[in-house]
Amino acid sequence: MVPRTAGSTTLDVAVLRARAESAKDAAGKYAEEKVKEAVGGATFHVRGRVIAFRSTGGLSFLRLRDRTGEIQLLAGEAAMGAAYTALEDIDIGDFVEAEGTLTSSKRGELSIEPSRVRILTKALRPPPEKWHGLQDVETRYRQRYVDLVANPHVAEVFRARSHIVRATRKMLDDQGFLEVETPTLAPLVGGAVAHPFETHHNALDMHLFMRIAPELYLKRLLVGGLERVYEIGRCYRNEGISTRHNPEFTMLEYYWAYATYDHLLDFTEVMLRGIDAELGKALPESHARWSAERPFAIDEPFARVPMAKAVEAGARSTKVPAWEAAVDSGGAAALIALLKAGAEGAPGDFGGNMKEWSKSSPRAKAVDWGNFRKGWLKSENDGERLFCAYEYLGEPFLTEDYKAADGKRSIPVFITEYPFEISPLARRNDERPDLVDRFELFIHGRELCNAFSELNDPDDQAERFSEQVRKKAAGAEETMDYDGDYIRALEHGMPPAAGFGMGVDRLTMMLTNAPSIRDVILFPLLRPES
RNA sequence: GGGCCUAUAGCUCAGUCGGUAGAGCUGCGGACUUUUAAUCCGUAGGUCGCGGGUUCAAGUCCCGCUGGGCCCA
Repeated sequence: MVPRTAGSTTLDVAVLRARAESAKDAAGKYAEEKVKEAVGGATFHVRGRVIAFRSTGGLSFLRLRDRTGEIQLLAGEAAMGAAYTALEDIDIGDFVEAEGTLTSSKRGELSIEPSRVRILTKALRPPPEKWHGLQDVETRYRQRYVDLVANPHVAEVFRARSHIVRATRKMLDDQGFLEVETPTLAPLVGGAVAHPFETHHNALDMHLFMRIAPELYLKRLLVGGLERVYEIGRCYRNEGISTRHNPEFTMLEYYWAYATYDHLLDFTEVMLRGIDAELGKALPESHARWSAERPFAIDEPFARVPMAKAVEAGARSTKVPAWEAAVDSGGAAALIALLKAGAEGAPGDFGGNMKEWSKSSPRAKAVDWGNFRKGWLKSENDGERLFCAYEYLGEPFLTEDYKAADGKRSIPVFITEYPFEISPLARRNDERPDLVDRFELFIHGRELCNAFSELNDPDDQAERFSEQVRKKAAGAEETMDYDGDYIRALEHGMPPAAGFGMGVDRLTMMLTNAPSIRDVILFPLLRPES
């Protein structure tokens, strides 16, 4: 190995560029004399990967990339002497160390004039095509290590993800929260409604589930007096894979004693804008591009819409005459009564009206009637029916119904006033016990957050667990288990509190305009290679 | 689980009507002292995803399977 020149130091590319900043002219070009004037002839070395190599014979140009930036090596036979021939061993993809001084090329590009270049690591496989990078989606996900090198914007998304997580922590830390870690292996399924992964612990001969949510452990900490806690961690759901679903994903949950869901409505707007602002500070150029391309606006106030109102508005938009009349006379409740009567008269087809209703308007035609019907027939009570009506008449149209002042971008929508039947962990509203103090946030039609004032009445909670167990016995696939220890914890007293959950992957998708969750997860789950 | 699309050199892609498998980049050999996707000359590189079928002849047409993508469940 060739020893380094004594006294030379290792520098990041960004540091070098900063040192030569004063030698840069208005057009961003450098002149050799100005560079020498600014930085002198000091020797240093840089380390990085060779990403381009052009040789004109006695002079070679190598582009070097480190984690902070890129810089050109201007390697001349005159300056390097016998060492020049060793450049022949360098391939694109190799990691090298170059030792030299700063200069400029004739075209005005800041460059390092090396006295020697040594290979630190050899790349044995060829890099992807240099014009188009690596395009094949499957190879990109399977060989992310190549994707990250070949497609710089991919690495930028993961830098953004890191800044988003950091900014999220900062928002909560600044409010006096404590970050904690709770079990991902648990003997019971709880905290959400989803199909779990199952596993087994040999020494304890114990059946275990991978957590689908951290909720019940975090609320135990409220009982323990940790009044503001959060966790950012992996959760696992054994369900389908799509552009919005990966079997393992990252969730933020926080629990805030003495806060209510009203408080969290406000804080959610503040937090999302704050995270976006931090991202803008950290990655200004990328952030400018991403925010310009966003189909939604987060700078304007978010809409706040009770679920019943969303159903009423959705029903009116279909222009189904019977629905409009029902909503006029008795709101969402009357609409549900109408649909119920129809469904009972002729199960599966809303009383034979479905075909006719679907012709009432373009909006009516766009309704997913088949699944609406299926969901409706599975609903056991009016709370579930309201939610079903919301899922098929309201939620799919939020993006077009709630627009920013420019009339183009959508605005985020909080749906509030959820039925208690579909919210087994949320606190009932004081005035209307059929509702819970809960909201979900939808940004450009995609669910991002779920939050509510927490149910802290052990008797009510025990009843709701029992109802979940009954549903499971009746054949429901996605239910919570009865968690006796959690009830015991509530019996010790949980302070009134509000809790909040958010998909970190989805937030990253939204802020970086990523079309698929696989674009924000470094190693998404794929079928094994054959 | 269903529908549509897709699979050709290490990478990015062509391949027409069924008639001997193509280009660029990369690689390898050579020229070149200011390149920026350098340029120029030469050269190598193929189980056309897998398995059947039709045909004198299949990368191409048909069937099945597998991987991947998009949409729906």
